[in-house]
Amino acid sequence: MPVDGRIARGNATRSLVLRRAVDDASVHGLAGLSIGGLAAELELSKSGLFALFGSKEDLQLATIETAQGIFRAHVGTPAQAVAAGLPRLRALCENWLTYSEKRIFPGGCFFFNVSAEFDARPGRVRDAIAAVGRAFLAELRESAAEAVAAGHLDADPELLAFELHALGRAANADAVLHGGAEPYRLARRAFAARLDQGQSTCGDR
Amino acid sequence: MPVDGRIARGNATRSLVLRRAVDDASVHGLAGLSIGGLAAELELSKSGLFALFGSKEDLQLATIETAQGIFRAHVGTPAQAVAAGLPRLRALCENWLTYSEKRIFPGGCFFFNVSAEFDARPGRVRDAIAAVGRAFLAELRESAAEAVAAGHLDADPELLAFELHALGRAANADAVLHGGAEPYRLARRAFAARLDQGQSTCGDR
DNA sequence: TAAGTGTCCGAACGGTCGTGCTACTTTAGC
DNA sequence: GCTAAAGTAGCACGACCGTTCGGACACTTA
Repeated sequence: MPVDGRIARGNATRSLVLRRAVDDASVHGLAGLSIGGLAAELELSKSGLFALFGSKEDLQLATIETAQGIFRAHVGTPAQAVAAGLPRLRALCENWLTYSEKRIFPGGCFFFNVSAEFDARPGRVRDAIAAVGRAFLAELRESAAEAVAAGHLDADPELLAFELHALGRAANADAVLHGGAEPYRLARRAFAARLDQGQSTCGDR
Repeated sequence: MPVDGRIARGNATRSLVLRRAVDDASVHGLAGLSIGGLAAELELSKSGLFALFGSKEDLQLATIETAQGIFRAHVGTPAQAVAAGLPRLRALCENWLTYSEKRIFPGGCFFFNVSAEFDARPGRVRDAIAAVGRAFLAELRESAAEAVAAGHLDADPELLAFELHALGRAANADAVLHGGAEPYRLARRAFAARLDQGQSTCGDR
C-alpha cells in the first residue's frame, strides 16, 4: 500500500508551520500567534494554512504538542539514559538549564512563557499547558523520590521538586528578561546546595 | 492655587481607567489591553480614552506604574514598618505570598505575568517591567544582607535573595495555573527552611 | 476511467485594532 | 463676560484579525 503523497505533503507543511509557530509563540505568546503572519513568513496562503489546522485554537494546541516534543528531546529523554536516583535528578536539572541557556526557543523556555500567558484563561489551551507543566514536575518528583529511596539524599521529594522547579524557572526568567549568565550561575549553586551529598552544605556559599 | 476642575476630572478618569487596566492586563496581558475594550467596559468613548493617554504604549507604561503602586502598597511598604534584618525579610516574603494568594490582581501577580510576556520584546515597556523586577529583587537582597550583617542569618545574600524570589514566583505561578493552596504551603515551608534560625533545619521536612 | 479526497489558493466576509481629525462642553485666568 | 485650553465625544481611516467559500490541482481508490 503506497503512501498517499497528499497526506505526506500536508504533514510536511504542517511540521514546517509548527516549527515556525513554536519560535514565534515563545516570543510573542500563543495568543500573539497569527495565521496571517505565519502564512506571510512561510509564503503560504492564509487560507491554506488555516485549512491545515481547522482553527486558531487547534493551531495553538498543535504548537504546544510540538514544543513539548522539543522540550522532551532536550531535557527528559537524555536524562532517561542516566542511572535512576540522584544522577538522573542532576541530569534533569542540568539539561533543563542548558535547554534554557541555549535558547532552543528564541524567547526562552516555551512553557514558562505560555504558562504565564494562559494561567488565568480557562480553556483547552490552558489545560494542555497545565498538563505539560504537571508532567515535568512529576518527573522531577519521581526522580527525587528515587534518589531519597536509594539513600542518595535526605529530603521530602515533593518539597525538593517544588524548589528545583522554582529555581530553574527563575533562572530562565531572569536570564531572558535581564540578560547575562548570572541567573544560571546562581541556579547551579542553588541546585548544588540541594543535590550535592553532605546536606551540611545546604545554606553556605 | 485652586485645583483645576478639568485636570482633576481628567485625573479621576485616568485613574478609573488604570484601575481597570491593571486587572485586565493581569489576565490578558499588557498586549491584550485594548483601548476600545476598556472604553466599552467603562462606558467611555474610545477616542476620549485614547486622548487621555496619547498612545497604547503610554497606556501600558501608565498601567505598569499603577500596578507597581499597588504592589508596593501590599508588599514593600508594610514591610518597612518592621525591624530591619530578618524580621523585615520575613515580612517581605509573607506579604508577597499573601498578595498573590489574595488575588489582588485577578490573574495573580501582575508583574509575573507581564514579565513573561515582554521578556523577549525589546522596548520601553520591557524596560519598565524589568526595572520593577530589579527593584524588588534589590529590596530582598538588601534585607537579606541586613539580616546577615546583624548575625540573624548565615548565608550569601545574593543567593538567598535569588532563592526567595524564585520560590515566591513559583508559588504564584503554580497556584494560578493549577489552583489550590498547596503551592503556597510549599513555598512557606521552603521560606522557613531558609529563614528560621538554626540553619541545621535547612533541608528537612 | 470516474469518483472521491486532501492540499492549497485567491477573494471576500464581518469585526476589532490603534490612531487621527473635528467639534462641543466645561473650566481657568484675564 | 471673553478667550484660551483641557477633557470628552463622534466619526472615519487603514491595517490586520480569524474565518468562510468556491475552485484548481494532485493523488488514491474502485
